[in-house]
Amino acid sequence: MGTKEVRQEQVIEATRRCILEKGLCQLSVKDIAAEAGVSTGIIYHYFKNKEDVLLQVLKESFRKSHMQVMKTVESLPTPREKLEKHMDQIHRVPEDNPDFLRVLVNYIGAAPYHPEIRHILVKFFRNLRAYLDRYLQAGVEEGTLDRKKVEFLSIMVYSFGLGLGIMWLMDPSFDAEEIGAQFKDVLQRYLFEE
Amino acid sequence: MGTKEVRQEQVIEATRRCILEKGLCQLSVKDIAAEAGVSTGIIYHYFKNKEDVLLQVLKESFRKSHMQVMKTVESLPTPREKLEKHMDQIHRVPEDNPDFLRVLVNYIGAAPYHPEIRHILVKFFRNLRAYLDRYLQAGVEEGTLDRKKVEFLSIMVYSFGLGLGIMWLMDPSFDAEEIGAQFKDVLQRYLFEE
Amino acid sequence: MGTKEVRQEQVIEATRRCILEKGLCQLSVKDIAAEAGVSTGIIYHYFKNKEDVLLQVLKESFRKSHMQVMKTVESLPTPREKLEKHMDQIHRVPEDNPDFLRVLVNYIGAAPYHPEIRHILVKFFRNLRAYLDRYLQAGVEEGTLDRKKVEFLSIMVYSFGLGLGIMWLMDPSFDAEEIGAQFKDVLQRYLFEE
Amino acid sequence: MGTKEVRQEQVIEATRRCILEKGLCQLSVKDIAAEAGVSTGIIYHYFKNKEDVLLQVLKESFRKSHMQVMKTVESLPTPREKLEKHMDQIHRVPEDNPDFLRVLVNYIGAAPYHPEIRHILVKFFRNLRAYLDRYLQAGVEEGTLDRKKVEFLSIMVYSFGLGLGIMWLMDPSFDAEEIGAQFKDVLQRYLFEE
DNA sequence: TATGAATGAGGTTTCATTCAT
DNA sequence: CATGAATGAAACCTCATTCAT
Repeated sequence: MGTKEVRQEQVIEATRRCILEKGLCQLSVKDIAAEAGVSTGIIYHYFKNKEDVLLQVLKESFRKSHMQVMKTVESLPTPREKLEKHMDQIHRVPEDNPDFLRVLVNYIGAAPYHPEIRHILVKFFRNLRAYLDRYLQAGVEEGTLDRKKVEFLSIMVYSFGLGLGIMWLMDPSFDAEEIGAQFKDVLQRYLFEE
Repeated sequence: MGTKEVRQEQVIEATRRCILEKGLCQLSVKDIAAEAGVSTGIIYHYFKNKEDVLLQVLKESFRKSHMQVMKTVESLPTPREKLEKHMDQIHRVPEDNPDFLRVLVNYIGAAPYHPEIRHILVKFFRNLRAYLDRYLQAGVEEGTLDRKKVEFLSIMVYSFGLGLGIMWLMDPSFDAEEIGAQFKDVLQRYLFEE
Repeated sequence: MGTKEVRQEQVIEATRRCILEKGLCQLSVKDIAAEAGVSTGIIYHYFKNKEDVLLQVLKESFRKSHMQVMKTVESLPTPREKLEKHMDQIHRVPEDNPDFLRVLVNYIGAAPYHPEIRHILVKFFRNLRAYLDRYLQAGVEEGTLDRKKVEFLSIMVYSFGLGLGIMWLMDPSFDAEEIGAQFKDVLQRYLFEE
Repeated sequence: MGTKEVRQEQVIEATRRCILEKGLCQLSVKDIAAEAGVSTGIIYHYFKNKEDVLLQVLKESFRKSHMQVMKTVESLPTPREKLEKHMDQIHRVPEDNPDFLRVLVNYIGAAPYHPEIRHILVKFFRNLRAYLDRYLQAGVEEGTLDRKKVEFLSIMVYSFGLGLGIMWLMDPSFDAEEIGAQFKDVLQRYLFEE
């Protein structure tokens, strides 16, 4: 029963807090242990090594984030509504879940030098884009959308969302949601203009 | 030009190469010294400490990048051409200067925990956006552009450019320039549609 | 036979295998437990501590080896035959039981720093030499052998056997049995020459 | 001049003393540093890692030992004298240089699990045996010695010498030199008997 | 100016042993 | 009897920085 999972979750959560506080670079196993209120040894009982912990933190963050998006979006009836809501979700990340963004930026910085991290990041974004692509595809099949216009849309949406989040994180002198809304507007005009 | 500047440049360039190869996190002063072909001591002679070197690397990267953008854009005659060219420049970074992108991502990951780095990053983007804003402002004053539409345009352009670059860095399975071009098209329709 | 003896034997045998695989130095209690298919706790239930296990492994190895020698040698009728057979046994160890040799070498390396290990080793060799000395003594009393010549014979035989085994273990590029046979021949000429 | 060599020698010698005192297994880099009167860091300045230090200790021990044998033996005029002296040297190791023996036993215990150590050990013994073989070969060519009798002689001599040394180390209750002398006598009778 | 030897704190990881269950 | 979670000391190694030369 779950003791193992509980401890792992405890360590993962502590690690996430440490990353937020000190950054991925400065993170030590000792810090994690202290934050989790356990001995350093126990971390190696539940995880292969430090890198393993970091990977689990990323996976867990993505799992939660993915679920959050899906939960909110999937129940909507029409592709257009899904598309809109999906974009809203992205643009609201800075306000709704800035910590997720902070963690994400840490891992993006490390990704080029850690193939596993990069792999997880890539999978995450591809996964999410796949949802967008599905809605758009449905629109194309309905005849509401132009095949050519939607081809690169998901990557445009996610590139913009990621860039906006990072910009905001570094310099939160603007209202990310407002700008996101305008971007959504721009895209919608482009997609749905007669 | 004095020995001092030569040595500094030598160390800065070596550090940049080290960052590209191993990442900001894994960077040691010994690595830098070896890459630069000097002793570790010399580094402390010409720089206050390791962090100082890193800051200089970032500043130097930004200086060059800034110059590159300006050189290409500023000579154009009309605001609209400047705007277009500026966006092209941004979207061509992945292909023209992926190393700049790689270095940038390293610093973005570190920024939340190093106020000086963050400050330099923020200044860099604000600077560049200011150019965009100037062109757009000129367009508004000419009557070509709608004041409301251009309000957040520079941040949108840079957010998108940054996000696109990072996405491409992690997963270069798409043609960043092509997508950039489509984005430019979307924006232009939005700005200049009757 | 009780559970206790079964478990102890199980752990001892697992430890022996671990020593063969990783060496005495690199041996951890966790390794032993895993190899034996038990928990670490159980080891401390049946043995005082790690050192205790190691001592039992050595004793058990020696017990078996001793029995092996005795079984084969003691049934022979004459001292000379016993002597010959005993030496053959020694020289055949590399081929017949290289694992015993491997284990032995591990303990020899540790002996100078573990009085108990050394004590067991010393006792083992003294025991075996005592058998040899008995045959030789019988020969002296029969008048077949010269008292002076046999005085140091047992130690010579065992020194040579041990050295030969170790040499072979490190560099098995020769036929230990053949060389052993020649050594036996040399000694016999010495002992029995008119 | 030679600061580097001096320091290395200092560390190697300290390591040798530590091995004698605590054994190869129990040896820590901290111990070595303390014994050498330096910081731990410096050891990694002059050596790649702990294993590197250990290999150098072995090589250095062998270098000295080899030189010692050669110096004493090579000046003698006849092969027979060289052979005799060489064997005397071997049998006097316990008394003349027990520390060498102690160190050797440590490395023999570790050899099966460290290919580099084994390689050095094997080379050492092959080297020395080659000298013996040369004298013996000279004897064969002179007609003094029987080709068949000398074939395995060097390995017999070194096996015996090694075994005798180890036996003596574990249980110095006998006079190794005296027994060595008797062994030499046995061999000489065998080789030179009419 | 320039070197690189030297330090020692701090990083990750392992491990013998104990103990609640 | 049996488990394996938990501890914390100690192992190896790295590194930013200083300083004698």
